[in-house]
Amino acid sequence: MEYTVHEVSQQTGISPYTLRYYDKLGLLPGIRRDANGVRRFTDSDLEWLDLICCLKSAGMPLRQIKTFVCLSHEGDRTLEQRCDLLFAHRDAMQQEIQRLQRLFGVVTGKAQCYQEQLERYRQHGSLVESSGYPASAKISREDCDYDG
Amino acid sequence: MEYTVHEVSQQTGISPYTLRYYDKLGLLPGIRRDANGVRRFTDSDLEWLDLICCLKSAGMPLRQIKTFVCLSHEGDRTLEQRCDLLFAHRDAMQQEIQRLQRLFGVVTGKAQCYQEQLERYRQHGSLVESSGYPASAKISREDCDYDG
DNA sequence: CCTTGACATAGAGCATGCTCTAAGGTTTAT
DNA sequence: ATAAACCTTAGAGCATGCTCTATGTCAAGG
Repeated sequence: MEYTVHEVSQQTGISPYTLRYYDKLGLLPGIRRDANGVRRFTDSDLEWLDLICCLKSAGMPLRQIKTFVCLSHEGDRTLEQRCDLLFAHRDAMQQEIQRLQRLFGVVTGKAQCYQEQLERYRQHGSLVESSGYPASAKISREDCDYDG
Repeated sequence: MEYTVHEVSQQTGISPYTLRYYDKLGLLPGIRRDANGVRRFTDSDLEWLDLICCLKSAGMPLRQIKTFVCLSHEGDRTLEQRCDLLFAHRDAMQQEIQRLQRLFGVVTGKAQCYQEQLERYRQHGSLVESSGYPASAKISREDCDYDG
């Protein structure tokens, strides 16, 4: 089976604009064109697209995805590089997940502080302390290396 | 104590450009200016900045941070809205963390497939199967709702 | 007095990832 | 044959979040 950009768009939910954009960037490896220059996606192309979406959704920049795709086109001798690339991104993801988990704790803490203030406010009609400002939702400095 | 943009920059690692940009966007609540119009950050301003960085690092867009800051400026009666905003973002973070964890599994699976191929390649000098392409690193469709 | 240096602003530029418009070609139906 | 309905491309535009440049003001030091 072969598909046009619009058919692929309907199957994948990716806009035709985006599909052409990916093709222009070189993310889509050698899509066949018919006599009129119209793209004809194969099932294999769809599998590539699937990998691309997976990596993109996993936070890999398009440029790096392109690197991966280009390496793949060079054949088996680039297997190691591609493998390294995937594992490196996997590690980056782990770091990012841990960073977000840390921040999740921080934000939760701040939210709870605000909630406690809100409850005091509701009970007393106004806050005993003078503000709902950051200081009162403060957390220790050590928890604040937000981008670590 | 009061600080200039450059002093704040050195303390926080945020560039003076960015600090002025945040101020221009209205993220920094009423920084004092001296007679010459020079910004004088107070410790309280630094606490606000800290909260802003926390939220930004937690993935909140600047626009939403601005909303939060503006609400704070309206006083105690916006406590509930601010509380809701924080908890909503907390929930969004949880979704995002779960999404990344799912994808972490997917990427790990793909990486391992490539590694196995690489090992076969090293043992045999070439691959028995014809490609290192996505199909061979394929995973079931159900795992592929990348942005869910 | 005048240069140096730190501050200010407005606005341009850049990177990423789309999203759309304009202009044009081909096929199909009336 | 002419309009509709597709496709194509190049390139402009948009959103986010900076980053920098150009231009100017002001205060202190030689």
